[in-house]
Amino acid sequence: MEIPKQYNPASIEDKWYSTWMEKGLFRSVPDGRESFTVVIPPPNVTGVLHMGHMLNNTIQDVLVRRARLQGKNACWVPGTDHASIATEAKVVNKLHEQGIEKNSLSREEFLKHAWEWTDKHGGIILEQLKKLGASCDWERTKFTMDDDMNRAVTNVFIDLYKKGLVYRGVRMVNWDPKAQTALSDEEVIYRETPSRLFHVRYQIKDSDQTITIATTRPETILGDTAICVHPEDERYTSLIGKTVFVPLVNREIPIIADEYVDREFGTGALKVTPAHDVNDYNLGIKYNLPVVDVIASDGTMSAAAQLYIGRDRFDVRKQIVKDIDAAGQLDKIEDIKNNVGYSERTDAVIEPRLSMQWFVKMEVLAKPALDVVNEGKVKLHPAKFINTYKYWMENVKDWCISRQLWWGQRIPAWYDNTGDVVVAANLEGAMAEFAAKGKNVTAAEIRQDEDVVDTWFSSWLWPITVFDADAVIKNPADFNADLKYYYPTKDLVTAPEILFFWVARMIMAGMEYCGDIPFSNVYLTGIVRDKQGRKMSKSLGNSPDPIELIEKFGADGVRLGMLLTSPAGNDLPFDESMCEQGRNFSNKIWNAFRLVKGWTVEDKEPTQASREATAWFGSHLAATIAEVDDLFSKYRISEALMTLYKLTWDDFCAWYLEAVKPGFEQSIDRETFEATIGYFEDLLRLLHPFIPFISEEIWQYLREREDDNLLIVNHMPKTVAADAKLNAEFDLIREVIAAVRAFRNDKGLSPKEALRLSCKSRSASNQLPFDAVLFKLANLEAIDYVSEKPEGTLAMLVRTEEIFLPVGEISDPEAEREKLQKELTYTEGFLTSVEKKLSNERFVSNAKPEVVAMEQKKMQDAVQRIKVLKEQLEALV
RNA sequence: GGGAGUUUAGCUCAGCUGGUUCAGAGCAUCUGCCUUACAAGCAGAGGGUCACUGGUUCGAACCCAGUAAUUCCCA
Repeated sequence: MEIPKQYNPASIEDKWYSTWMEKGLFRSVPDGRESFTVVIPPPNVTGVLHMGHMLNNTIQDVLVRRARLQGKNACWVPGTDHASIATEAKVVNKLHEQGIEKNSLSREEFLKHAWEWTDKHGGIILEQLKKLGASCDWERTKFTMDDDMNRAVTNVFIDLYKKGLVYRGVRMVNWDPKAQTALSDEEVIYRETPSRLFHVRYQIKDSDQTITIATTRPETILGDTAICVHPEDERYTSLIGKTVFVPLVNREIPIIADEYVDREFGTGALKVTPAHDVNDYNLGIKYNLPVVDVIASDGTMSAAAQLYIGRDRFDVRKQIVKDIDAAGQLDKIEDIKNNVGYSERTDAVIEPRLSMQWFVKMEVLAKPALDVVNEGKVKLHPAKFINTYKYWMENVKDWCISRQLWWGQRIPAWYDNTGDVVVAANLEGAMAEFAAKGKNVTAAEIRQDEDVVDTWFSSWLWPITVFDADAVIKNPADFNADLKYYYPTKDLVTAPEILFFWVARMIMAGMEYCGDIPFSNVYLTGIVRDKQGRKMSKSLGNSPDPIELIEKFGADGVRLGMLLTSPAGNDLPFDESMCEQGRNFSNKIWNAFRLVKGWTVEDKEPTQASREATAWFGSHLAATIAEVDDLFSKYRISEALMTLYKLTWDDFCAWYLEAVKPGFEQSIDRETFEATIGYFEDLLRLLHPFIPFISEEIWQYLREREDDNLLIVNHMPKTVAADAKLNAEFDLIREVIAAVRAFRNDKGLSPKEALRLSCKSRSASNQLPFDAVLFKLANLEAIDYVSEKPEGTLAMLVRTEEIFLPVGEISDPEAEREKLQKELTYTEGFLTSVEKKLSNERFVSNAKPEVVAMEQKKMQDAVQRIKVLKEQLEALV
C-alpha cells in the first residue's frame, strides 16, 4: 500500500463520521454503566457556526469522547434555542425586505412566517457541528420550542405563580415611540449626539433664593418630583429639606440629598424625574417619590404634563425653553455632546418608560443555588469565577421575564374586562380560575397576555426538560428513566458572560424542580477574539468561516488549533497559524504511521538500544498518563493536550522511534515491533478525544481489525507503574546526546561522522545508563571510561557527568576559555549565595529540613562543578 | 459609579503550599542541515527589571498595601 507523504483529512473525516453514525456509536440509552452526561448550550436555532461555538463544542466533544473511552455511558444531548429576540428580529427584517411590516400582521400570521423561517434555517448549525466531529446523540435533539418544552415553561410559570414567586410589577423599559414597543437593551444603539444643556432656575419656597439645575431634556421638567444634591456639597447643604416649585406648573417638590449625584456635572444639582429616567426612577424608589408620567406611548405629552398636551416631545423641548426664558428662569444654554439611545429598527430616540411586567422573585431561588457552589457541589473552572458568582447571587435582583415579542412561549396570564388577572395553562383553565374567584366571565371577555417569556425562562430548564419535560410537575420518584439515569449531568461548557443569565438560573431550576444540582462542573471558556483583540462578530467581518477552516486544515487540525492555547476562562486570540500547527501535528502522526507501516518484521533478537528504549518509553508513557489524568481532573485541557503533543512529537517520534528505527532496508525484530504498535495504539487512545478522525483512521490500519473494532469505543490505555529512576536516567542521557549534537553543530562536524566519547565520572563497572541508545542517537564509535582527560579532547559537563569528545585541535581556545570562565563565574556566584544561605542561622533553624538538605546538595554540586571547570581551564593552557 | 479579574520571553500561556540550578512550555525568531517517516521536517541556539513602588520574611514571580494599564460583569 502506498501511503501519501502528506495527510489528507477531507475524505477520511466524512468517512469516519458516517461510520460512527451508521453504527450508532453516539447513541446512549440508560444501562448499568456510570453515566456521563453533557447538555449542549443550545445555539440559536437559525444561527450559523462561529468560532465561539467551535471552541465550546470542541471542548465538550473532548470531554465526551474521553468519558466514552473510559468506559462510561457518554450522552451528549444536542439542541437549539428559539432565541426569541434575535430570531424575531431576523424575521421582522426579512418580512420588511419583502415589504411586509410586522404590525400589519396578526400574531398568528407572524408566527407562521417565523416557523417557516425556523424550518428553513433551523438546524444548519447542528449539521455544521457534525463537520467538527461532535459526537452528540442526535436522536435526542431538542428545541426549546418543542411542544413538551413549551408545556414545561407554562407549567413552571404557573407553579411559580402559585408559590408567589411570579408577580407583576412596574419596570423601566426602553420604549420605541415609533414602533410602539419596548426594546431590549441589545436593540438600543447609543450614539454620541450634539445636544444642549439647559440651566434652569427653580424658585425655593419662602425664600428669595433659587437653585439651578442642568438638563438636556427640559420637557421632562413637568414630571419632576424632586431636586437632588450631593450631601457633602457645601453649596447646597443649607437647602436640603426645603422645597422648590417646578417652573411653569408651580408644583411643590422637595430638595433631597444622595451620594449618587455627580458634583462635577452641570451645576451639581439634579432634577429627579422618576417616570423618564432609570437612575431617577431608582432614586424615586429610594426616597419614595411620586411618579409623574408626562410622555405618552406615542412620544407626545400626556395629560399629566398639564401643559402642551398632545404635542410631540421634541416640539415641546423648544417651546418650553422659550416659556421658561420668558418666565425669567433660564440661566444659560451650553452645547455639549451626550450619548443618546436610538432604536436599532426605527432609529427613533428611545424614551425610558415605565410599564407593567412579569417578574420572578429571586431571593428564595438564589439561596440554594449559592449554597451548592459555596459547598463545592457545583465547581466552576476556573475557580476565580466563584467570586463573581457569589457577588451576583448575594445581590440578586428580581428577574423580569416578560418580553414584548411574539416569538416564544406566550405568558399564561389572562385578563378580564376589569384588568383582573389569573394564571392558567389555557382559556378553560382561566375561566375556572375566574370562577373560583367568584367571577362569572365568558370566554369572549377574557384575553391572554400579549407578551412572551424571556428566552432564558425556557433554557433554564434545559438539563431537566431535554430528558423529561414533565418532570417539573412530578415528584422525583415519578421522573422518567432517562432523567433518573442522566441527571445530574456532569460537565457544562459555556461562556462566562452567561454565567448569570443561564448557568446560575439552571442551578436554581435544578434545585427547585429536581432537588439536585443540574451539573457538577462548569467549564467556562473564553471569548474568541481576532489578532487585534477584538471580539469576533459578523458586523466586523473578522470571524473566519469555521467550515472553510475545516476544509483547509482538517477538523482535527482546527480542533487542536482551538485548544492548544486556550486555558479555561482565558480569551483566545485566534489566529489561523494555530490551526496550521494543528495540521502539522496531524501530519507528524501520519508520518510516524508511515514509518511504522513500512517496516518489515523478522523473528530475531531485539537490539540493545531497542530494549532500552522500549523499557524507557513504557515507563515514561505511564508517568505521562498519570500527569494527563491529573490535568483533566483539574480541567486543564490545554495543558493535557500540550502534554500529549510533546509525548507524541518529542518523546515518541524524536526519541523512541529514532532509537528503535532499523537502518536503511533492514528489518525490525518482532518484539520491538509489537511494543511499538502497542505504544502507538496507546497514543491514539489518548489523542482520540482531541483528534478523533486521524486517530480512528490510523487505528484501523495499524493492525488488522474486526469490523466493529473502532477506536471511538475502545478504552483508555491500561496504566502501569512508572519507574521514576529509569525516567530520570533517560533524561540524563538525552542531555548527553544533546551535548554531543551541540558539540557537532558547534564544531561544524557532520552528524554522519561517528565520534569517540570518553566519560570520566563513571567507570566500566558503573557505566552510563542507556548507553546503547546514547551510542545510536549520538552516533558514537565507542564509549570509553577514563580516569583522566584524554589528549586532544574537549571536556564538557552534563549535570555532574564529565565527558570528553575528540577535537583535532581547539580552533579557538580564547573563545573556549571565555565560555568556561563565564560559567565558572556564574557557578561561583551561585555557590556564594548558597553558602550564605546555609551560614544564616535563621535560615537553618526556620526552613524545613528538606529545604536545607536541598541547599546542601546544591552546594556540593556547585563545588564539584567548580572543580571540574577549573581543571578544564587549566587544561586549556 | 459599584464589583471581579488580569499584567511573567516577540505572541499565547504554565509556574500548585513562599524554598529543586526557578525564571519555564508551545509558537515565532536565528544558525546549520533536502540525514531513506515527515522541509507541514531534523539538529542546535538566542531571547525576561516576573507592570511599578513600598512592606512582611532567613528567603518573594508567589503574601500584604498603594499606583498604573487593561478586560469583564452590574448600573
